[in-house]
Amino acid sequence: MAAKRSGGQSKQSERKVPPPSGPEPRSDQPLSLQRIVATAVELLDSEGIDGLKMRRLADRLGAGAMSLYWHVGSKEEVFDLALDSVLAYNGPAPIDASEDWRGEVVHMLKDWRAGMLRHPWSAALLPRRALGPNILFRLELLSSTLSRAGVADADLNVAIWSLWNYVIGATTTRASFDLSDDDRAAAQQRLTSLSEHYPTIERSRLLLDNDWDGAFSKGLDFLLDGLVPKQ
Amino acid sequence: MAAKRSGGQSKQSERKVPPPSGPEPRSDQPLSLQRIVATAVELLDSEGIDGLKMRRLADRLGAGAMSLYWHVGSKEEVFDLALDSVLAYNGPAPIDASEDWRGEVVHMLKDWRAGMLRHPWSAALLPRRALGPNILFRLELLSSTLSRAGVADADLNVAIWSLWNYVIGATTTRASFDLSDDDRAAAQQRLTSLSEHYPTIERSRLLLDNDWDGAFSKGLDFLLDGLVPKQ
DNA sequence: ACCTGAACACCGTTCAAGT
DNA sequence: ACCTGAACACCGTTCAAGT
Repeated sequence: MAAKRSGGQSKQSERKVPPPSGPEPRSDQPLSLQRIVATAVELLDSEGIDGLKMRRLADRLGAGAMSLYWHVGSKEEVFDLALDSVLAYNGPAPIDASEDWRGEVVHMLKDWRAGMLRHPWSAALLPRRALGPNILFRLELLSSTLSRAGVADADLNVAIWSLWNYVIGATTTRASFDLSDDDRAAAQQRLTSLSEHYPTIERSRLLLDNDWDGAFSKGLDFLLDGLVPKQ
Repeated sequence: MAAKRSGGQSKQSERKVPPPSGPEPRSDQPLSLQRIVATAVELLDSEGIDGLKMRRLADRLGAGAMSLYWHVGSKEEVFDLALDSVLAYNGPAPIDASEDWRGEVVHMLKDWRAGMLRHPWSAALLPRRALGPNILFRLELLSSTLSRAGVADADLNVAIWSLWNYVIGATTTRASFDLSDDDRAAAQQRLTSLSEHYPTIERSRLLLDNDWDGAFSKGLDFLLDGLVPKQ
């Protein structure tokens, strides 16, 4: 009878975003795309990608189960909209005059990764869907900054894809390791017990080092070293 | 009775497995984990990740719908086993004496990527699951090769993760672009129509260049340049 | 030991119908 | 224009039961 797993929300919902400035979310508020998407993000944050069910989403909105289908074509569309809404870039656009292109690139990529880690379901979704305007804006910003840094047009494509790949790979991996503490502990234990077969992995402490942020930064530095050699 | 969408198999099933000939499942061969996993891979290859249903899998095996549950605990376990079975490394182990560490690394990573692209559902699955023995073996091989190349133990962790991230990101992205020609064409059209807002992306031909293999190689070269600077 | 059908508790979505 | 409940066609899994 009581809510099944309503306790799970405590982690991330510290945010006090009551949509832009509107009144409090009440159950008799009319439905709208905005409210649907915002609530979908909340639900995804607290219940994970498999936790988004149309019926549950409608429930949270205080609406009848099928009301959503007037505003939205399908569940897939909800995913697309939720994903895009989470990728908005609010940081400062790089200044054309700035000489610190590298600092700007690092900042943009860290911000991108941090945003996705705040919504751990988003990273795995991103490479599977058409690119929305928010992520395209981020790619455009990245491209123009790299271009100013001296990357030739002919290399720009490869440079962008390399950074994209690195960020997507790092973030999906990190997010999934984050999901289940139990699974992770079990995996580590299992690995340690097998580690005689994997001596080099053991030596490098591959799965034992928890400094994900540091590893991301260092790897990114190496990649940028390769993409735009220091001279 | 008749197969629903058996036409979808034409792409990848060049393999000469005799079973898939008649609409009605063949023999009264006994069920086994091996057969279940092999058939699951077939099904995933032809129908995609959402196409794997326990009932359909049992059907293809000529078994009653619920028989699988004696061999397997859950659908999740089928995913884990199918994924691991696809990641086996058959290539030559690197020779300790070889000086061409870089060629070996490139070969191992290309082989890894190619294997996953042969089973387009696998890349997205990999970062979400515990690491199985086959992928651990690949990581161990990679680690020891990099170690011989002169990467310090303190940097090995970052180096492996960077390469992991790059391969995972590149492969999930490429595999998803491969899935639906229609979606892709639509996305490109949409992008072109919006391209006035994204001049640098347009200039770099970011989404128009189809040379995925070349882009993967070049980006990997840049990354390796950064990880192990030429001297 | 191995396999099975019936049954349960779901889900996304269609549809005719309400206001 | 906006919302709704009933209903359909699924799906993973449990279970008591068969051989």
